Amino acid sequence: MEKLGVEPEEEGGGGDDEEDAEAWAMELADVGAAASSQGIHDQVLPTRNSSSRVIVHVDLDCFYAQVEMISNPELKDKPLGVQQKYLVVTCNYEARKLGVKKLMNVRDAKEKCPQLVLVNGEDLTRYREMSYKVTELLEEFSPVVERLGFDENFVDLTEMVEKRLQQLQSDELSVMTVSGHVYNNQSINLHDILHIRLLVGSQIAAEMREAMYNQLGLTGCAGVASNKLLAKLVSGVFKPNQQTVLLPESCQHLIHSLNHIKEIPGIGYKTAKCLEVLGISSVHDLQTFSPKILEKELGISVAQRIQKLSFGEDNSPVIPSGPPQSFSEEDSFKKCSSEVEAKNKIEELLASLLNRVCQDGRKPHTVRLIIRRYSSEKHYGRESRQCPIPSHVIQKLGTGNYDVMTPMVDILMKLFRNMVNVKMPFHLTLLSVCFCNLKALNTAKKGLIDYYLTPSLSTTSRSGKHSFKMKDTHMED
DNA sequence: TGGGGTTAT
DNA sequence: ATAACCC
Repeated sequence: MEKLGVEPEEEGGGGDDEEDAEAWAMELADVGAAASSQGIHDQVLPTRNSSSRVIVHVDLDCFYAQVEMISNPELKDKPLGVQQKYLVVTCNYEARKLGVKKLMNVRDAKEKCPQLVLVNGEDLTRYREMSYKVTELLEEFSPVVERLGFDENFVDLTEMVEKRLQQLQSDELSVMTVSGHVYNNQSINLHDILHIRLLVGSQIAAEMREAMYNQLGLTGCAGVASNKLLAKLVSGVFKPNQQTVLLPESCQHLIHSLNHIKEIPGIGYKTAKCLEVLGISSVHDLQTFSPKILEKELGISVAQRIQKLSFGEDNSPVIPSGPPQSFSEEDSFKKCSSEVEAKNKIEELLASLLNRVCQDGRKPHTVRLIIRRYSSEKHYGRESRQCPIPSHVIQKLGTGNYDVMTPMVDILMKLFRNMVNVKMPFHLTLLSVCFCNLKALNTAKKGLIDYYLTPSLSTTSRSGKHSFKMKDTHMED
């Protein structure tokens, strides 16, 4: 058997990938017809072009509320809100029908919907656990899964789709059907290899949602498209518990369906404000704005990235998240103004964190304390101090026996006094403790040597011999 | 605006 | 250490 297609091309050759992909689609336009007589195995697949990826975005429906309804089925047919402090952070669809919105004030929500049942969702433990079960389930389909928050995942299905196409019998092609909605009601062309790939992606997405429901009892949406941006945008088109696939011809329709550039993931509050000053508010405004001026205002990196986003272009890969890079616990409050108060809150946060870190098995090598000071009208103001965790404390972390609380609290209070002058009046509204710089450890010798010792060729050593010197480490007192 | 997360500078 | 982004 002989392959009909080309080998994967070197990337970054200067040409536009999207155009290459379309050219390929044209060349292969009749491959489906050819397949009917010979089988499509070797003909369809060599289209391994970087722009013909198949990406799915999976987005759970009102995740916290779903977890609460699973915990307590009595809540299932009632309007339910999940509360953190004075906010309803999310709610089920019963509540939404009655006018409750995400991030609504509790008072406004109760006013709109007096029958609203509220549960406290400040402890994220069960949400976090269920979130990782979802990611692990998706990783069973394909290992390339990127988490986005607790309730969204991207999966790169490109290879899986390719394998399925290789398994396809020639007579199966003509009866293949898409699963779920097709964006913009576009009709599928079974002679177009890009359509075929996305169609197979939609079938895998349906299997993922089925597995989530059968194994975990969770419902959610999925969007299938050729990149992360588009997959994410299209996943929200049909909203609870449905899925949508975007075909390339409807890409411009999708991005122009956005009413404002702030709806493009990647354009956040700050960038949107900056663009507003430049008179840019619609997707079309951004598409047609001078790239040079944009680069001057936002820097070349942001400018080029968001302008590509405005055309629906996004070459960012799906990056496997793996285990978390950090663990943190925070608490917000109206007022904390004494050192004793702060110490008590920090001890609470730390106790929970130590349990989590113990469960994880890896060891954090850095600890950070974050505060928010009361200040009228400063939208974002957090300060932090961090330091290495002394090695003798790290060693004790896994073992529940020895008291690790005492030395950790001592360290955190030093960080606290480094940030807050406790001899002066202060007013904090948030405390957070974060463990990061996690290491697998038990790689004992080599890992430690690699970290603390660094080869030096510059000294008196003779050819081929290394000498070592200590890396600078800044152990605070 | 909560209680989390990530990466880039 | 901060600032931006995401949920």
